[in-house]
Formats: sequence, C-alpha cells, structure tokens
Amino acid sequence: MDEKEFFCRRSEQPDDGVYVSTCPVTYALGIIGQKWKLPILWHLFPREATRYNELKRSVRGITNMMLTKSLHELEEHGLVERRQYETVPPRVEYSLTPRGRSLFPTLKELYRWGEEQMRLDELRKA
Amino acid sequence: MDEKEFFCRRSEQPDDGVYVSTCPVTYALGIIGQKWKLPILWHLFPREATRYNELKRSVRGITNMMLTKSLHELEEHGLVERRQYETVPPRVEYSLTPRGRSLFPTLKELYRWGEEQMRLDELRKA
DNA sequence: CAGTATCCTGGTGGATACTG
DNA sequence: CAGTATCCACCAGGATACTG
Repeated sequence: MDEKEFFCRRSEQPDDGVYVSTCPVTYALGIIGQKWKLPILWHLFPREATRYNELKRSVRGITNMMLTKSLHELEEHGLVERRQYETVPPRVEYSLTPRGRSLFPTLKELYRWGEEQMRLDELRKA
Repeated sequence: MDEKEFFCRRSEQPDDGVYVSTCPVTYALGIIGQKWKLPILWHLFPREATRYNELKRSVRGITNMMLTKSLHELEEHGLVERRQYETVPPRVEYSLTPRGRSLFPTLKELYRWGEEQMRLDELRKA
C-alpha cells in the first residue's frame, strides 16, 4: 500500500447515477459505523458468549428492534456468531468470530487517537 | 490502557435524558464519521494546500453547503487550517494541521482492516 | 472565487405492542 | 426468552438560488 494507492477511490457509474465506493475505509465504516455496532462489539470482546437479554441489559438504551437488526447485520458480515440451544425457554448466545476479533487492533488505534483528541479539546476549552 | 479500561463507557445524565459518551472511539467517529469528512481529508493528505474550488472539484458530488460545513467543523476540531489571501478575486487555501496529519496512522489501520473485509466478502460471494 | 440562505427529502433509529 | 411487526419523528444531508 503505497501512498498513491492509499487515497480513496470511488468508482463512478453514471448510468444509474450510483456511486459505489471502493474505498476500504468507507467499507469498514459501513460495517461498524452505525449507532449500536460498536457498543455491542465492545460487550462481546472480553467475553466468550453472551445471551440476547444480557446484551440488551448491558447495552444501555438499545431496543429489541435495534439489537436484533444490529446483530443480524454483524452476523451477515461474519463478525458475530449466533448459537441457538433447543431448550425451553430458548437460549441464544452471541459471540465474536475470529473475524470479529480481528477488529480489535484497529479499534485500539482509533481509541488511542480519539483519546488524544479528547485531551487536546479539553485543554483548549480550559 | 488495559483491557478493562478499554471498553466503551457512557456517562448517564438522567436529568435531561442526555447520554454523553466518554468513549474515545465514539468521540473519534464524531469528528471524522460524517459523510464527507474523510473524502476531504484524503484529498488534503498528500498536498500542501488546496483551494476551495479545487477541493469542490476533487471531492465528487459534494455541494457548497456540505463542503463549507465540513471544512468549518474540521477547522473547529483543529484538523484543518484555513488561510485567506486578501486578493481580488479572493483566494482561500485549506491545509492539514499536524493534528490532522496525526490521523494518518489510524486511518491506515482502518484501511488495512477494511481491505481485508472486502477481500473476504468477495470470496464468500464467489 | 468562495462562499450563504432557504427549503426539503429520505432513511436511520425509536416507541410501542405483540408472539413462538 | 428471544425475538417481530407497525408506525413514526427527527435531522443529516441535499437542491437550488443568491452574494460580498
């Protein structure tokens, strides 16, 4: 990845007016950029598996709708795995796949930068 | 930054119903997460300075409204610097601050991960 | 050239109720 | 327990026109 190749490329499709991004950063944000994705992943990171309702309790403020939708999307992208036990009452557990865990170093970088920015912004306000 | 400290914390303020995120990742995405921020930064990265209209031409599809708004916000957060020359017609140049450039390693990480995900998704479709 | 000022649309995310 | 099904509000982002 040299510098010239790094910068965002967009492929233009004038026929239907649709721009398809081929930019990996945009692609990544499309996977983890929505409101609840990261809070969910955060809860899963340090754990083996988590049940639906435990997740719902831990991710403050999330509704069934959003939790279900987010989990589906994360599953579709292969970051999260759903395991269902055929018991009564039902028991469903969610866990990170290796692919989900591969996000950790990247998030750590983002965390580091964000933390730096928070400190700098604090200093400017003071 | 140990693992326990890493995960997202939100401070709850029940009085006005507002949740203020103290999570550095959320903070970072609040700065660079909007639609046009990264495309703009991308154009600035390999350059010394760029004029307003050059930026507008390069960032495909952006309107005056969005370009102006995004640049203002980037300036507020100290990532971008605006320099105005008192000539007729006016000449305004935008460039990255050191703080803006400090984003580069982080973006490279996100790029790397996103690229990996794109390849994996391609393989699954095939 | 480098922006502002208005007005408006669409779609993310939320509220609420219901169920295998 | 672990979800669906409907309906809805809000605001990021866009279209268009105008200007120092």
